[in-house]
Amino acid sequence: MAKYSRKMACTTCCLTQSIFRGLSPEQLEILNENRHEVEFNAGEIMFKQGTALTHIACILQGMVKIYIEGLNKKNLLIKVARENAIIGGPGMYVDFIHHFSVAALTDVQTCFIDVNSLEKIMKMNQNLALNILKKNNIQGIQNFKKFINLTQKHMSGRIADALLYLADEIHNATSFETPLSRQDIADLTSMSKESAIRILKEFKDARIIELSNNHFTIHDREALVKISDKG
Amino acid sequence: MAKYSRKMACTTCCLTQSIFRGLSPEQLEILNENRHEVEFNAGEIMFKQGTALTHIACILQGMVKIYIEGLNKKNLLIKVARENAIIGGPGMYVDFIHHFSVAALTDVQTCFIDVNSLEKIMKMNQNLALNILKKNNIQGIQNFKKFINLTQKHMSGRIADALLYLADEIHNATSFETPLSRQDIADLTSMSKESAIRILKEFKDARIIELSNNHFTIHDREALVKISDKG
DNA sequence: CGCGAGCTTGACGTTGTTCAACTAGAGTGG
DNA sequence: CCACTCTAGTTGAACAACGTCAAGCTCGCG
Repeated sequence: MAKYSRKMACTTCCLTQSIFRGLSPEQLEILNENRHEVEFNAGEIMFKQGTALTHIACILQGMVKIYIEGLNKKNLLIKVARENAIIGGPGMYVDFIHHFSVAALTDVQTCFIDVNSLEKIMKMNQNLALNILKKNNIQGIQNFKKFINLTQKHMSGRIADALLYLADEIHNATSFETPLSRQDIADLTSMSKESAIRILKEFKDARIIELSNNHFTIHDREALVKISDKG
Repeated sequence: MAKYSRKMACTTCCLTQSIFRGLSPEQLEILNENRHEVEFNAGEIMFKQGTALTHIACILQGMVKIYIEGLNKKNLLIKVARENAIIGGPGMYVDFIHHFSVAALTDVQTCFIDVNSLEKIMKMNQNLALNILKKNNIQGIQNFKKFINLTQKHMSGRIADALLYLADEIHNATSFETPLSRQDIADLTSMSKESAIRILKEFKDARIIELSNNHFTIHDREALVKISDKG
C-alpha cells in the first residue's frame, strides 16, 4: 500500500521542472512543506474518477495510465504518463473532482502536492498560472488529435497511432517492453480487445511489427505512418 | 464581407463579463484600444484551422459552429457557441495557431481582441489567467464527456445527446429552430448524414420528437435521456 | 501438476457506411 | 410564368467494419 515519506529533497524532484520552473525559493518552500511522497504498487489506483481532487501528483518514477471510466465498465485510456509528468486534471478550479482515474502500470513513486498550496502560489506568481495554462492547452491540442483518431479512423489506423505513440512519446525506442495489457491497448484505441489483437496480428503477419507477449518491435515505421495517415 | 467598426461601447460588451470580470478600468481600457468589431454573414469562416492565432473573438450576436477539420474532408463539430461566448482555442501560449475552424451559422457580430493585449493584461491581473484556466478546464470536462459519447454510444444515443445539447445548452427551449444542417448534426455526432437522418426519423416515428425542416420539438424528454444514458 | 488470468482464434450477427436514386424547394434566366 | 438547375434532404439496398460469444491456448505460479 501507499506509504508516506519524505525521501527526496525538494531541489531534486519535479518541483524545479516543468510548470514549476521560475518559482522563487520561498514559493518552492511553501510547496515543499505541503507535499508528501507516496509509493504505489503496479495495478493500484492513484486517483479515482468521481472523488475529491485535493492533490495533484508528480510521477517521480514509474508509469501510470490515465483513463476515463465510461459506459458499461468500458474505459477510455486518455494517455500514459511517466517520470516528470504532473497529473492534475480538468477538475481544478471547477468542481475539484477527479474527472478521470489514474492507475499505476508499474510500481510508482509519486509526490502529492496540496491544491490549496498550489493555488496560493499561483496567486503569487503569474508564471505558474501561465505554465499550467500552456500545459492544459497542449493537452487540449492532443485531445483534438485524439478525437479525429478515434472517430474518423478505422481500427488499423488507430492501432498504428497507438504503436507510434508508445514508441515515440512513451518509450522513445522502436523496440520496447510495455506494461500495457491487450485490454489497455484496446481501451487506448477504443475498440474491443479481440479486435486490437487481430490488428496487431495483421501487422505482425505483414512484418510491420514483431511482438511476443508485451515486447514490441517496430520494423516498418513508414508503413505505420502511412496506415495512420490514411485512416 | 467583414467590416471594421466600433459601434459598441466597451462597457456594454462582453469585456465586462465572463473571464473579464474583475479587470480594472485601466486594464479594460487597454483591451478596448486593441479590439475591433467584425460582422460575418451566415456561412462565412471566422477562424480557419491552421492559420495564425492573432486574436480571440467574442460573439456579440448570432451563432457559430466550432469544428475540427479531420480526414477526407470530414469535420467534427466540437460545439456551437452564441452570444457572450469567448472563442480562443488551445493554440494560445503553445504555437499560436488555430487548431479548429469557426464558421458563422447565422449572421454574426463579433469583437476581436488582440492576443498580445490579452497576454499583457494576464500578466497584470492574476484573476484573468485563473478565469481562463477555469474556462479551459470546463471545456476539458465537456471534451471528456464527448469522448465517451462519441466512442462508446450507438448512433441513437449520440443523436439523443445532440438533441438534448441543442435544447438545453444552445436554445434553452424544448422547441427550437436550429441553423444547423443535417450534415452539421452528423458532424456533431460523428456519423454519416444519412445515418443521422435515419435516427431522427426513428425518433419522429416513435413520437419522441417532432421535426419539419429545421424546426425541432422535443416531446418526450425522458425517452431521450434514457436513450442517451444507455448508449 | 493443475489452476487461473490473460491472450488468441473463428464464426456469426449487428451496426453503420456507401452508393445511387429520388424529392422538394429556392433561385435564375428566357 | 415556366423550364432549368442547384442544393439540401430523404430513402432503400448492398456491403464493410466491428463487436460479441464461445472455445481453446499459453504461461507463470502455487
